[in-house]
Amino acid sequence: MTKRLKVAEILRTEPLNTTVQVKGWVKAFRNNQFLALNDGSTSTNLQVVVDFENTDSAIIDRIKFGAAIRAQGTLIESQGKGQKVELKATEIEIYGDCNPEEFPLQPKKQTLEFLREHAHLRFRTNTFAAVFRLRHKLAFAIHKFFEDRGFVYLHTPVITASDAEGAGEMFRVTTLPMDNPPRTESGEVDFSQDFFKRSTNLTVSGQLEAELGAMALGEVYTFGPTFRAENSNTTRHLAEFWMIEPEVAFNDLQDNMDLAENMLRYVIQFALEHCADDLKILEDRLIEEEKSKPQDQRSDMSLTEKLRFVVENEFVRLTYTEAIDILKNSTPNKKGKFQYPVEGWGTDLQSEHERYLVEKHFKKPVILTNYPAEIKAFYMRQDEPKEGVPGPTVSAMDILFPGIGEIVGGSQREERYDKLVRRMHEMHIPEEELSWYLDTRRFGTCPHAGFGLGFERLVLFVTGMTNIRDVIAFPRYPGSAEF
RNA sequence: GUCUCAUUAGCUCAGUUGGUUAGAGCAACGGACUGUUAAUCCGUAGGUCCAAGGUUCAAGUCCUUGAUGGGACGCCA
Repeated sequence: MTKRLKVAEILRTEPLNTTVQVKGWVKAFRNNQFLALNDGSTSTNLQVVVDFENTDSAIIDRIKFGAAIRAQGTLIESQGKGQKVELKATEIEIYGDCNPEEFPLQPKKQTLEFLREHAHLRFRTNTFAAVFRLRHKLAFAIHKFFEDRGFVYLHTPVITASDAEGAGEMFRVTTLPMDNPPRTESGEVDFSQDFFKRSTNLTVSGQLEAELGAMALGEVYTFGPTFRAENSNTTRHLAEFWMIEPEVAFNDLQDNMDLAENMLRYVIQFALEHCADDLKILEDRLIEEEKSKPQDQRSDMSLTEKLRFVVENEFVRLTYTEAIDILKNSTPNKKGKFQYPVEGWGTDLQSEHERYLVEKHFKKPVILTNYPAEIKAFYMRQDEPKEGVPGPTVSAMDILFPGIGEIVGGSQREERYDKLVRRMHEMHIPEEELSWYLDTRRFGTCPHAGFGLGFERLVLFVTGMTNIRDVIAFPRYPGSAEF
C-alpha cells in the first residue's frame, strides 16, 4: 500500500523514480493528458500525466474541473516545460464527480463579487486558498510572537453582561420569547427571568477582562471573535471579526507603541518568510487588478515590496496636536480639497485626513498619540497638561496603515482610581456595573497598557485584498449572515 | 444610516437618437489534435434584458417604486 503524499511535500522533496500516491482536486485537464492537481497543501499544482491510451475512457470522461481524485504512479522529471517534476500516472480513481454544467466555478477568472456570493466554494480558487493559508500563518505568527515573549493567552468571555464598555452597538443574547417576553411592573422586559437572570450581549471587546488578567499574570493577550451591531457598510468593517488584545502590566504608552510596532513587523516578516508562494499569487492578482485602473491610481510598490518596506522602516510617531498642525498647513487643506476642512484642535480626524498623513505626507505607517480626552474612551490615562496643547489629552495611540486606516487602537490605561471614577461620572458610565473593573484600581493598581488589533485588517494588508469580506471565511455584515 | 454607480447568456461585458430576428469573449458541450501550461483548431447549444408599475404606435434603452450588488462617507478594530 503506497502512502499518500501531500503535493507540498512532493514538490519539496522530489522523490524521483519512486511510486507516489496523491489525492486532490482537478484544477485543469488539458489535451486529455495533463492534469493539474491541487490538494490545498500549497498553491502550486502537481502535474499528473494520464496515459490516455491505456486508461478507461469512462474514467477520462470524469476528469473534470473540480472533481476529487486519487492518482498513483511514478514521479519523474518533467518531460515538458513549466514544472520540474510530474507524476506519470498508472492509476486514476474518481472520488467525487464535478458536473461542469452545474458547478458554479469555472476554470477562468471570476470576480471577487461573484465569488463572495458563493463563499462556500470560493476556497477552491487560487486567490482564496492563498488568502486563507496566509490568514492561518498570520494567526500562528501572532501566537508565536506572544509565546516567545512570555505572554499568557487569556480566553475572555464571548457573552458579557457589561454594557458600559462603549465600544459600539451590541447584539443581545437572550432565551426569552421574543413575541411575549415577561415584563416588570413598569412594563419593561424582565431580564431577571432570562437565562443569566440579567441582560446579556455578545462581547465588543475583551479588554476589560484582559486587564483583570494582566493584574496578576503580567502579560496577557486575547485572540477571539468580537461582535459589533453597528450598521457599518464599508470595506473595512464586519459585524463579527477577530481581535487580538494584549494587555501588559507596568507598560506605559511608549512600551505599548513598541510592542504593537514590533508585533506588526514580526508577523509581516513571518508571512514574507513562510508564505512566499501564496504572496506571489496575491501579488500577481493585484497587478492584474490594477491594470484596469488609471496609471495614477496604481500603487508604486508591489505587494511584497510594500510588506518589506513596513518591516524595514520604523513607523512615524507623532501626537494628535502635531498631526493637526501638519494637516492645517497641508496643500489639500489650503486648497479646500478636503471634504472636511481641518479647522481646529479637538475634533476627530476624518479618514481622508488619516489617509493624507499615511499615504501622502509620511508614506509609511503612522502612530498617532495623545488624542483629546473628549473623543476617546473613559479608561484611557489622562495626560498632564502640556504647553502648546490646547486641551486635556489621554495616552491613546492609533496605528494607521496605508490603504487600511486604523489597524490598531490602544492606550495606557488610567490606573488612578479617583481619576478613573471622575471620568466615568463625566461620561455617565454607571460605576456599580463596573465595580469588578474598578477593583483592579482599588487593590494593587499599577500602570499598564494595551491595544486592540483588528485581525482581518491585518490580513487585508498582508494579502493586498481590498474588501474585508474577502479575508474572513463567512463574513457577517448588515443584511448578511449566509452560510 | 447618507450619497453614488450598476443589474442583458454559466461568467465578464457590448448594445447608437426609443425602431425589424439582442451580440462578443471566456466557460460548457461535440469533434480534431496529442508534451500541454490562459493549449490550439472546427462546430453546437445557451436569454423571464433584476422585479412591478407607467409613458409611447413601439421600451433592453425613458420615468416611478422596490430588490440585490459595488464604491464612497459616518461609527470603529
